Amino acid sequence: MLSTTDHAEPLGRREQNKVDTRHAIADAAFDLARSVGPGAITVDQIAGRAGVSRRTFFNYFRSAEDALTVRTDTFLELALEVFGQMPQDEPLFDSIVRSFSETTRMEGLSLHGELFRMADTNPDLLRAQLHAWERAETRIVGALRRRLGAAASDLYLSALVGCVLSCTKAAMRDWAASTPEAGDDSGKQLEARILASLTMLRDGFADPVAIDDGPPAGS
Amino acid sequence: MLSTTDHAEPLGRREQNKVDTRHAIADAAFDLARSVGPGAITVDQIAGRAGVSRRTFFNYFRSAEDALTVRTDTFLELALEVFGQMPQDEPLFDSIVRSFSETTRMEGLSLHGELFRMADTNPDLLRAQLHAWERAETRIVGALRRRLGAAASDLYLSALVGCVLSCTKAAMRDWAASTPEAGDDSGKQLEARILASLTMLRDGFADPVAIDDGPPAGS
DNA sequence: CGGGAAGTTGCACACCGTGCAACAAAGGCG
DNA sequence: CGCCTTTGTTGCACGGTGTGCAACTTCCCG
Repeated sequence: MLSTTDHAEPLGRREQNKVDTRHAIADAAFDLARSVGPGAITVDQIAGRAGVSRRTFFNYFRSAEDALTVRTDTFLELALEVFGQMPQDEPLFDSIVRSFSETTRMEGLSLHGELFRMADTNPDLLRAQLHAWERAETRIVGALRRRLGAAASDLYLSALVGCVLSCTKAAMRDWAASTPEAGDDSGKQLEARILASLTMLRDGFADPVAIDDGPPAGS
Repeated sequence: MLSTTDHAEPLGRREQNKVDTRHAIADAAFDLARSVGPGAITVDQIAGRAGVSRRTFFNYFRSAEDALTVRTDTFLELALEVFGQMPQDEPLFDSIVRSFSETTRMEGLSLHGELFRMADTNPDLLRAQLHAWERAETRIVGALRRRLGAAASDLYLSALVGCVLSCTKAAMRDWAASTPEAGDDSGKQLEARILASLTMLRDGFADPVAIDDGPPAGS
């Protein structure tokens, strides 16, 4: 199981406090959004539950919705990190598919689905999520540029990355919509969808690819 | 030249006033954003310049940034409309490419580039723009569903549309970045970029496609 | 004309986002 | 350890945002 907290760097008191506070705020925001709905939360509530002042909240996040995108950010950050560890001589698409597949094994995946569903009913949260994907796009373009060198044009790179992320997003959307209840193997189901959408992308969308959800339930 | 105002439907006084007011607000917002920067505008300023009350502004738009996405909305709406007029038996990708190509001939295209550049320096505006593309995505998925019937899965459709829009977005970004000054043929340059990115998409990003900017200057 | 439907406006109110200055905690150093 | 610097937290104030509501105006239609 991939963990988001296994960077074994010795943090000073200062750094650690900041990480903890950030975590506390993000958790408080998510809990509140779950209980009263993402549209009804206020910064005061989040700050109160996280045990910090309203002012401190704004030292960490620009808005209540931003505190809810932490999970999305770490997911995408993790995917980028995993991508960086792929062998350079592997075909590009294989690296990409494997990066996201690995990443779907991260902890707390079902909460991501919940977040996706929340965004369906709240414009501001949706915007924050879209922005998170956009930020990731920029970072990934940079990483790809380092891998591919100057051979690839800006247009090629940003179109490619945009498409890859669009496919992943579509996979997550479809997964979130079709698995409202988190099952044991929801990770597998997401993985299958990501594989399917990225395969369609590689084939230029000539044909739809069926989703292989693994062995039927009960076998 | 495509126009956004040639729907020859006889509007009543009520409808016409609303259209005019909406237009006035959008123009006021854009003018202000140009002069003082998109981050420095207030709703009061926009409302004042448009000749309506602050309260009325919020009857039309949810935020100052939303008033700036009208151009993006009409661009995408127009593309969808054009797409609807393509022959049903034409290959899908050809229809898509032609739809956007036609749409680049719309009026006031250079202002779109300006808007893209504004979004680079203003997170809220960027979010509003991303949201506009997202809304269009939903509408286009619906239109495609009607064209393709039940044969296509949800995942196929949303991945495809997401990719097409990502490519278009990448083309506009590249175009906006590379043509800070609006030239006579900036429409041609955008068209070439859209064609290139969508061609790469059709070929599964196997190879970068060069941008054909037309005959070199001076010929 | 007259009355109902639709739209605009001012007002009040809660909430947002930020500069600022006072305060507290952490880290470095002799 | 004591002192000082650096970094982070907090309260406060202030202007801006977004919305429910009720009064008012404009439009439409019989």
